[in-house]
Amino acid sequence: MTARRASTATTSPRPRQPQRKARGDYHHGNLRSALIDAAVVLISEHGVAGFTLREAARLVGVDHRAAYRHFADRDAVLAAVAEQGYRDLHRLVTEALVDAGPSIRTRLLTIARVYVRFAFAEPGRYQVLAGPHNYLRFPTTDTAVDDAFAILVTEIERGCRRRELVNGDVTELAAWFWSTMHGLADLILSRRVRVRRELLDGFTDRMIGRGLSGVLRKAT
Amino acid sequence: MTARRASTATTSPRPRQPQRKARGDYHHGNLRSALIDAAVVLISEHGVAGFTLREAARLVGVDHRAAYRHFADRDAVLAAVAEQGYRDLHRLVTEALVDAGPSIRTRLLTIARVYVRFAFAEPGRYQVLAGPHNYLRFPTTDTAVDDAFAILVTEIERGCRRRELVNGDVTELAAWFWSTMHGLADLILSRRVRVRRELLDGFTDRMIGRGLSGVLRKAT
DNA sequence: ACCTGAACACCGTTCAAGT
DNA sequence: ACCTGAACACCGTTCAAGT
Repeated sequence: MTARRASTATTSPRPRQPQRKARGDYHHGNLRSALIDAAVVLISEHGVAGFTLREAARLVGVDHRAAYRHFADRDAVLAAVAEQGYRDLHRLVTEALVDAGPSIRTRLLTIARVYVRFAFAEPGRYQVLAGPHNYLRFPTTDTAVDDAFAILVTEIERGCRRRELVNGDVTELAAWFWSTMHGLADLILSRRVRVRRELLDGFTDRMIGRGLSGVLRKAT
Repeated sequence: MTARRASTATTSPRPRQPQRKARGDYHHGNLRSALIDAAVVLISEHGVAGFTLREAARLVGVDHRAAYRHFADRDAVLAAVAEQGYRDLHRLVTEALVDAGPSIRTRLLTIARVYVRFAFAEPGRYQVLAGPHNYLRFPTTDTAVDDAFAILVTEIERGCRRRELVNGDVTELAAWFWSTMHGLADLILSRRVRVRRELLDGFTDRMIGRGLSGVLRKAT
């Protein structure tokens, strides 16, 4: 599903078997990312609860015990999936903002579109990101969450400076916007609301736009 | 934790042991609700992922196999927890609305307060309610969800009729409000935002109020 | 009707050992 | 360094049997 490139290139051609390892192929950090990829696939198919260390190892073609070389336990794999997801989200948002223009309304809607599209396109990974965990046990994941959140804070600050947003605590406003995006994405993912892919951006604009009007100084 | 009354009263006094059954005590539907209660306790303590049929049965003092008399499988227990939760939420909201006055702003804020308080007070049950499941497999749970949602639809309709709300599809507006409540509750529960209990209602008002201003016709 | 002993195929995790 | 066989204590679920 998700094509992920390991730092060390594999010289032998890929066999078309479900990723059997060729012969000690997963040294040098390959196994770690292969397991993460396998986890993402399994979670997409069976949900977080249906994800199993043993099956991930099987998918990669390795004894399940090998996973413990790279992860302390099952939760550590999930934390790694979350971390990778937050970083991807960070990158996607950053890229989208380049062409988003100066208006804070447009910029926040752009972020929301990317966020909701991500949830729609990769429900498995989103489920992990948005899960009930906090990642204090996993500092690098925690940092990735903070980094992603920092984008929102930066944008909200911009909006306040440009006097496009109402007054208010910046962090709280950022949290508020995050919660509206997250609420919407969750609603769609749990099928409590059904939207076709082609209508997704429009729907996002409409839903997020409603709340946004409440924090904009004047209608845009 | 949650005191739940079974339809058939137990005549013998409760032993203070962790709910051992007295002697064929869980006939006539007692076991079912005892298992639901046990599930709620376990989920509060260990999260949904940590909830186990076998441990719930152990807590009730019954062989784990007995659970299958009342539930098709583990998911059915979770669906029952969700159903009970949605019904409690329904009742709490309905009660709170009695004294909420006519203004749609106040009424929606009242609903949000109850919702967020529920999530804060019973994270275990909320986690099940808000989980990634849709309950099509469990018709009675599905109905409970619809019933809870219907309250929102009714209120939004009221608001539109009284011309306090902007024009828009009523169901979509109701979904929108649900998503803002849900997003906020989730944010608090996952500790991405920390609020003390005494400040919870005020925080809810502030957060929900922001978005709400976007759908009200004029400031209240 | 309601409950259970024994069993099956699975888990996550650990130990002690192989290259 | 990286990988694995064997084992442990757990799961969810089923069968066949008890009252």
